[in-house]
Amino acid sequence: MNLFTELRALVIESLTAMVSEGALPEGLDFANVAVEPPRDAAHGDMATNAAMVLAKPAKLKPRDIADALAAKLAADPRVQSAEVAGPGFLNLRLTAPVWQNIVGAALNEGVAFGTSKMGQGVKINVEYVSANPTGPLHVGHTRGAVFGDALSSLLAYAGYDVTREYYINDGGAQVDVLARSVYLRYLEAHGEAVEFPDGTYPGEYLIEVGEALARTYGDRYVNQPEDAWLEEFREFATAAMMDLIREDLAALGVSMDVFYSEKSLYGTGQIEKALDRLSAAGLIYEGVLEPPKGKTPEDWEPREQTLFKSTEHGDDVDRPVKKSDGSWTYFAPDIAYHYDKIDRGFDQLIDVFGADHGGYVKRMKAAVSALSNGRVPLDVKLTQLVRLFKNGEPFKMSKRAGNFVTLRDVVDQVGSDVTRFVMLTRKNDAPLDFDFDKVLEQSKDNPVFYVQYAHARVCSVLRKAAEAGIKADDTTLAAADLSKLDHEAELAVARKLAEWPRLVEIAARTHEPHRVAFYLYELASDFHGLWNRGNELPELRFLQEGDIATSQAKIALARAVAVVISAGLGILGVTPVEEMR
RNA sequence: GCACCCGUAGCUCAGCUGGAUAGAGCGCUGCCCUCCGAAGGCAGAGGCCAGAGGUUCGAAUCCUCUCGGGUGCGCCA
Repeated sequence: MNLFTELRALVIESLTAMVSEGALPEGLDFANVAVEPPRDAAHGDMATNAAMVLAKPAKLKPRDIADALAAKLAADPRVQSAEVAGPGFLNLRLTAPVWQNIVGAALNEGVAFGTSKMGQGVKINVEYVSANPTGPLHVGHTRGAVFGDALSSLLAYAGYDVTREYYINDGGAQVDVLARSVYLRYLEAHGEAVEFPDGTYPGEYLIEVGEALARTYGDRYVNQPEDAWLEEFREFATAAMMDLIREDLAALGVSMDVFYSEKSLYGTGQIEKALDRLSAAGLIYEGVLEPPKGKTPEDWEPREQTLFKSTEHGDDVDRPVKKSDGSWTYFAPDIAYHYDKIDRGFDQLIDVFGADHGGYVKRMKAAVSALSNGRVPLDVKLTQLVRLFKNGEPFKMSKRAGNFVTLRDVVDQVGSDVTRFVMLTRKNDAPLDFDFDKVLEQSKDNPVFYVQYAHARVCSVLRKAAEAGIKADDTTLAAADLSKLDHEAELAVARKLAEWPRLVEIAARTHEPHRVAFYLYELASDFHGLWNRGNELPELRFLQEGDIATSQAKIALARAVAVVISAGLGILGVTPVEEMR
C-alpha cells in the first residue's frame, strides 16, 4: 500500500473534477504531476507540484490553481490541511488515523508491506558475477554478486518476474590455460617437480584438482602431448572450478536460476544465427578499423576483419566479431548469448559488470538494440572496485589464491550478512572502502550494527511483553487501538514507514538497491530516536505498566518497524537478528 | 586523442522521473547522563554542490565547454 500513490490519485481525481467544472481547460497532461514528501518536514507530510506544472499549459497563475485544488483536497477525510506555499507548492497534512493505519497495514501485510505491482510481471533477466571459471571468486566478484543478487530481489519485490543468471566463460583461451595449469598440478601429484611459467595459474586451489585427476586417470597422461589430455582436463577443471564458485556463492547466500555456458553456443549454429540476424539487418561487413588516436599499439597494422556496425546503434566505433585467423572474438558468443536471452522472451535485460568492463557497455547495448529491433532495453550496471583495509591499513592477502583476496577470505572473517550490508551501503559506481575491523564494530558508527540493533530492540520489547503477559502477536497488534499512537514522535516513525513502499519503487526503477540500505539506516535512526526519548518521557516507552491497550498500540508500532526492517534486509539478503551478541 | 564513470561540509558519503532554506555519520565545540531503556543523549559551528555558460516558473540533478581523478580503447574474456 503506497500512500503517495493513493494521494496522487486523489490529486488527479480533483484536477479532473476541476476540468469538468471548467476551472481548468480540457486536454491537460497530468503525467508530470507528482506527490512527494517535502524536503523539509516542517512543510507538511506531502507536497504536490500540480499547480506549477499546469500553470503554463492552462494559462493560469499557479496560485489560482493551487487555491482551487487545495479546497478540493481539503474535503477528503484523509487530508487535515492543504496549504499553498512558495512558488505554488501545495502542502498537505494528513490526519493521524492515516498514519496509524500504516502501522496496521504493515502488521497485516507483514514483509509484503512494500511489495509493488510496478513490475507487472515483466520478465527481466539479471546477469551477474559471470566470473571466468578459472579460480575462486575474489572481492571484486563479491561486490558484483551482492549487488546483482540484491537488485534481483528488489525487482522481484517490486513485481518483476526475475531470472538470476550466470554466464560461464568456458569457451575461450583462459580455460585452456586452466587446463595446462591443472596438468602441472597433475604432474606434481605424481611426484614431479613443476614450475609455473607466466601465463599459467599458480594458485594453490588447483592442487586438489590435480590430485583428483591423478586419482581418476592414474599416470596415463604423464609425459603425454597436450592434445592427448587438453580437452579432458579442461572439462574436468572447469567443472571443478564451477563447483568451487557455486560454493563461494552459497557462502554468500547467492543462488542462481541459470548457469549459461558459453561453450554451449559453439557448434550449434547459435553464433551464426545471431550474426545472420545482424547481417540481414545490414550490420555486418568486412572492413578495416582505424587505430585509436593517441594510443596506437606498437604492432598496429591495418587489417581487414568482419565487423559489426555497432555505430548504427550508438557505439563509437564498429566492433570486430572475428579474429584474423577466422575464429570468433569474445564478442561474438556474447552477441549470441544476448540474442538467446531475447529469444527466451525477456522484456528487459540487466548486465552487472566490473568497472573494468566499462568499455564494453556501448557495443553490448548496440547488439541488444539491433537484435531486438529496439524492443528489449539493456541496462548495464558497473560495480566499482573494493579497497580492503584492516586497522585502517591497506590489506592484502595472498596465500591460497595466488595474489588476490577471495570472497571466502572476506566471508569467513566477517560473515555473509555484514559483507552484504556493507557492500550495499554505497552506490554501485562509487568505490568502496571495506575495513575488516570497522564493519564488525558494535557501535552507532557502524550502519550494519545500527540497523540490526533496531531490529533486536524490537525483539527485546516483544520478549518483555511476553514476560508481562501482554499478548503481542501480529494479528493482535494489528487489531489494537492504534489511535493511542497520538504522540508526534510516534507518528513521525509511522510516516517513515509509509515511505517504504515508495522507496521500493524508486529503488527498483533506478536499479539502485543501495537506496534500501540507506532507508533502513534512516528508519533505524528514527526508531532509536523514539526509544531514546523514552528515557525522558516515560509515556513514550513501548511497555506501559498496567495499560495493556496502550502497550499493545505502542508495541504495534515497534513491531511494524521490525517488519519493514526484515523486509528491507530480506531484499539485501541479510538476516535480521533477534538479539545482539 | 576518444569514450564511459566520478567531483557535494575538514573526512567518508546520501540527495527521488528537475522542486522550497542542499542532508547524514565521523571529527570539532558546548551541555547532559552517578548503572533499573546511556554498547550514550541533546544542541551548535562548518557548503560558490570542481568552474563557466545554457535550457525554465525552478538546476547538485538536464545540455555544452573547461579543469581535476578513475577506467577502458582491433586477433584477453
